Amino acid sequence: MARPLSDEKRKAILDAAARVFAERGIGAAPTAAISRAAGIAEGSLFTYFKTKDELINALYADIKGEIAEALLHGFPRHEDVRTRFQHIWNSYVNWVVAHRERHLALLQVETSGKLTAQCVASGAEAFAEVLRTAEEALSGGELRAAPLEFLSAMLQAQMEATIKLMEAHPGQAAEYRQLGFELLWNGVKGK
Amino acid sequence: MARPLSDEKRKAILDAAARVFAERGIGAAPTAAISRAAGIAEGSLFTYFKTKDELINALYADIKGEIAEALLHGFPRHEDVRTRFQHIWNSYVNWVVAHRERHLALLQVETSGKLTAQCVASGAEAFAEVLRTAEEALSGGELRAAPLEFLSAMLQAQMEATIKLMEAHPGQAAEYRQLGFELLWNGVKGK
Amino acid sequence: MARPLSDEKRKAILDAAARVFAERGIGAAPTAAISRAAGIAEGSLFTYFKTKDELINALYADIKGEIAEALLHGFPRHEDVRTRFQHIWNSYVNWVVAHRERHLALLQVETSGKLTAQCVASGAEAFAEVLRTAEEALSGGELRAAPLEFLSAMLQAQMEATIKLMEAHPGQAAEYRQLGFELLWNGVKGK
Amino acid sequence: MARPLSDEKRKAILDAAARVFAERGIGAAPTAAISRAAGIAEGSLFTYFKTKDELINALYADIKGEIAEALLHGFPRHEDVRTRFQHIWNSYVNWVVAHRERHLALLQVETSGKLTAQCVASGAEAFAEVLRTAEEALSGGELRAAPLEFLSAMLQAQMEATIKLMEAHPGQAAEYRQLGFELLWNGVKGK
DNA sequence: CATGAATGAGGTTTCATTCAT
DNA sequence: TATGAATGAAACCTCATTCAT
Repeated sequence: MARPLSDEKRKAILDAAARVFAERGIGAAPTAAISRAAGIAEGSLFTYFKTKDELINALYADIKGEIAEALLHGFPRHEDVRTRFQHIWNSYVNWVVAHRERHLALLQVETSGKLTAQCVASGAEAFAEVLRTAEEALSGGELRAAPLEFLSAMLQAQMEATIKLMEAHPGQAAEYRQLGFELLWNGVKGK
Repeated sequence: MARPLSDEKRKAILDAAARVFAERGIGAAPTAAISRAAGIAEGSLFTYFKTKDELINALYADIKGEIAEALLHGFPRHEDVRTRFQHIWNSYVNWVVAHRERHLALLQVETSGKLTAQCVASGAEAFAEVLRTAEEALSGGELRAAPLEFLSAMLQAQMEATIKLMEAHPGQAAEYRQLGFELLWNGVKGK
Repeated sequence: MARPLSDEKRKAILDAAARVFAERGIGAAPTAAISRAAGIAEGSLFTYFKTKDELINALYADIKGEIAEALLHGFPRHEDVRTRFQHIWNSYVNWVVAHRERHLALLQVETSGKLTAQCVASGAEAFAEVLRTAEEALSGGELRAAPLEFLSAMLQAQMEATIKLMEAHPGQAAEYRQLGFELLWNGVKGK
Repeated sequence: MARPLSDEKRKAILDAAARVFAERGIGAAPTAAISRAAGIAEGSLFTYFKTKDELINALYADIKGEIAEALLHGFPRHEDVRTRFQHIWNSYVNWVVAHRERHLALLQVETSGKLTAQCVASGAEAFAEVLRTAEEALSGGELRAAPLEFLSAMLQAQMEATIKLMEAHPGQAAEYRQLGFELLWNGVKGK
């Protein structure tokens, strides 16, 4: 069966891409730099990803999946809504802080204009469970009446803004994280 | 004679750049396409902007300035805080809806990694007055105690999220605009 | 054990090469496409032919040999010169019509600039017998006095031209085949 | 008007291409080699020809045109058919002998598979006049009854074959040239 | 021996920028 | 100053060939 396509190498490329995209921006990231960072030959990148665009899409899926996993890990399915929101908030923010580069890469990828509609769609699927549990909360009246999609967008936006400030002022990071959550919660809580 | 002949031509280039960046993304926008869109020769672009990067920075300043102007126009300096916030919210959202392309271009420019720290700084200055009047409100206790920078970031984030949804569902645009504001206001209002 | 396992596989590669060369031209025919068409692995091609060039040369030999065989089959060794010429003419033309792809491949191979002098030489040898019988005719005065090589080149040229027209106008194919021969014969017949 | 597209440079590229194609074959002729041979920068080639394929087509047109010109120069419009045929024959053969490289390039270009149908068509137009005068001869019964296209193809084929031999045996070149013509004429003359 | 992943040298083309006109 | 041809450094990707499995 010859050498099988190594999953390890695939991951190495994805990781290298994240690093290089984060550092230099997608537009200024030659595939050659990625292969070098991944420790493989220039051409080998293309046996794993037919195209730079395909690599970009794959990276998006990879990171999105990782985040979804982080959010779901230890998700307090049976606690009250605020606790669940707080879990999501903390998990996401912590993940970003711990994976600054991957987060930056994700932002780059999302604005690259190279993402397939299909890829975005299946990236969203990963968050399905989160959304579903939020949905229940919504119908229970614990959240303000608003389209789910809307709340989720808000959540995301608030988190990103909070993170940006945490990064700008690492001293008050913990404080900002909590404050950001309070502001969000005040905004969306029901009744 | 620092500035070359025609301010009009300079503006034409900036506008063209915004259009092209919005459509194709900065990374895929050749300066040649911009000059063509501006109706000038390829080389002429470089008598107005020494560099593509310089053009990007200038465009950032241009758009930021335009937005600041929009926000300040008719700013209800003497009304209560909520009214002032609502004014900012509406002005911004309306501006974006009316200048979709420029807004897209701004997002592109902001994630391009080409912005000078200095350019960003003086872009922020344009919003100084807005911030200043907000500051007063803050000290008056009408807003939740939180760093000004933080509130401003939240505001921005909520607006962007709201806009994204408005664009995705043009039918409910007006409804979303107000809902977004309510959520924000609930979150940040004092007392 | 000079030749590897399967002669059958060798032939499969040659056939595949002919097909691919004919379709896409040698310059645009990756060895990978050939192996795929032959139903073998990419690398296996190189256990049968050390080099793409070697494959090209081998294909030349293969096709030339096949043609020689076709010409010799049922060669009317003892008939008069015109009959012998007509046999060659018909055999060749018929072969081409029946093996359009191989013929195209041969043309490609011949203009590729990759053929070894030696390979061309031994390709010509295959036609030795044909030439030899022609030679006798020549010395008998039934053909115009002209170098054998010359007559043979003429013959080849006329056949190719005739074939091209037959392919362009399949309706008159039979007619053109005979007409072509008449023109040739008028030109070269002795007396 | 800036520097105008120099016709001289365009011709230099075309000539360089002919040389390089002749020497190495189209498939093995990097555009970089052509620009170098033309004494221009790598990129400049593409301001004159958007594409390598476009260059190939342009070269075809160029050479075909040159040949047509050579054939038409001093064309004995009012002499008998044999004289006219002889003129074509001599003009063509002489042109090839004097422009061996361009001739080789033409053969390469013709088998490259890159020629546009349209380009071939307008290449043929250049020979229209030649064909037309032949046509008259044909209707006058001085030529064997055969489709014009056919005779023209024969002519071409015979010339090419003759040339190949002249090049292989430069000593007998003149002799072969005449002999070739005689064989052709015997074949096609009327009555 | 068969496989197909790995390699890396090139190939064509794009594009920011310069410079002759 | 305006023009657009000229430049040449990359960029992305292909492909003949090698080599681990």
